[in-house]
Amino acid sequence: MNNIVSIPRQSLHQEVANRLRQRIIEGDMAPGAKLNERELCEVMNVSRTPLREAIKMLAAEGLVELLPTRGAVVAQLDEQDVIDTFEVIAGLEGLSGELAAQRITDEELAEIRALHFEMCAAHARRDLPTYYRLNAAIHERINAAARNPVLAQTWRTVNARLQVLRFRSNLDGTKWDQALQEHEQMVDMLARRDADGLSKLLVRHLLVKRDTVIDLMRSGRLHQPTKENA
Amino acid sequence: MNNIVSIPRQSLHQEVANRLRQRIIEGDMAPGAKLNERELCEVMNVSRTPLREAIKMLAAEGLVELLPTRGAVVAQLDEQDVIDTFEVIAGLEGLSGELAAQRITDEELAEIRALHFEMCAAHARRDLPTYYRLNAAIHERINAAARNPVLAQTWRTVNARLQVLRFRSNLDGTKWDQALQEHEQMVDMLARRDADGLSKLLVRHLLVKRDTVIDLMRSGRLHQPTKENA
DNA sequence: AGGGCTAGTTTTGCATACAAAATACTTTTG
DNA sequence: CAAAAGTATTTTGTATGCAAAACTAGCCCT
Repeated sequence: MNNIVSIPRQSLHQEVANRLRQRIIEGDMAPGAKLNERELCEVMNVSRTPLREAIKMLAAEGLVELLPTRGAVVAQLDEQDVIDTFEVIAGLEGLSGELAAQRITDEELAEIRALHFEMCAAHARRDLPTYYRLNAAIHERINAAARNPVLAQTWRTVNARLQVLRFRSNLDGTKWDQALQEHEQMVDMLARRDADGLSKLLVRHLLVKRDTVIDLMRSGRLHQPTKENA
Repeated sequence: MNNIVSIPRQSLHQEVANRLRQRIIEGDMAPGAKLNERELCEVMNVSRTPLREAIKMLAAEGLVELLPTRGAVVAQLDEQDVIDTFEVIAGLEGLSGELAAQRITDEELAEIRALHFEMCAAHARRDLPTYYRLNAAIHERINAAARNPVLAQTWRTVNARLQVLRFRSNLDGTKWDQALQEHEQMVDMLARRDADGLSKLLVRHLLVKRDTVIDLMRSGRLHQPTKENA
């Protein structure tokens, strides 16, 4: 029985953390950028206390790095970090797929299938934003079907670190076609409840993505400088 | 080239977070226990600001839970949480083993082998504390051999949540013998660089451990009450 | 002109102050 | 006597204050 006017108005530090996290993930604050407390306080209209608490949370999530007595900066991933992080994400998604294949209901499967078709439509229209939105939605559904909130949370946290790379807008035609094909296989394996197959497919999918991103980094098309404060 | 007098004297909130984390993991603060700020301030001799920042970090790590306007409590895992967490840990350790088998050097392997023999000695002497210390050391070595700091960090964070269960002191003879045997197999597979085999073995090992812990919880031998604030 | 030193400014880290919410306590009333 | 209501106390959440460390910039000196 919830309060009637249940606008829980979560604590300020939580709200600030959410907004900061959003800004970092969306690329609104570039990797390596300094988080100036006074400045952010003015923008968000809060005092330094909740802001600093929020920054500490983001640091624990690995989204920002704390430099002692020198403030915080948006986490900067060098090539090795990206490789490592993708490796972990691949493992987590593989597990997620494995569990989802075992536990998914027909209704959930139907919904994922529907989203998949919408994604095909977006692909046909070359509508990249919609495609990515649907892609993320499908991944969320798979995570949900895995029935493991701890796994889902861990995935989200680690995944957030990769999103600061903003490698989305780079996707050429061939790769796109191939990705779509792999997604079709995913739905297939989910339908057949092929846990092992789906797991392996997801891992392979992620490792390919990793290599693509690494190539982008190497070619410098990923405004991602090498770590300067080694 | 580091500073000569490099006693970095990390910031207070970091120090406080470490001490709190330690206390929680060691069972010094029971799951569900309230973190009274005034009280902890007195004990640690710091003001509320760094203390609260530390608590926020632990919350992001999943070690404490924040109740809006009602403070923080040590994270309380119900049965499902334990199942879920073990599932994730199993996945992470499986991956760690897989990578370690591919990347371990002969020197690292030799060291692990040595630790394993020490562990056998501890087992023969029924020296449980030493056994667990060596067990943890071996796991750390495997993590190190996997050459993936992101994986290692993720593992540590998720693993910390399980340690609050303090299920260590419960280990009967049969289970102990079996565990030792499995450890021998692990060293074997590492030596043969059998990535897949080691991965599967570690996962199986963890899932058995999970079932043991769940049994302990059910039988109430694991001072772990069911979540009262559902 | 360039490098290093020093004064001034900014920024961070920690402590404290104050308000609002929650908890505990007391008193009152049915 | 119990339940409810009102009051006091504690505790949390946020803002602000103050000191130390880090940056900036100007100056002096070679």
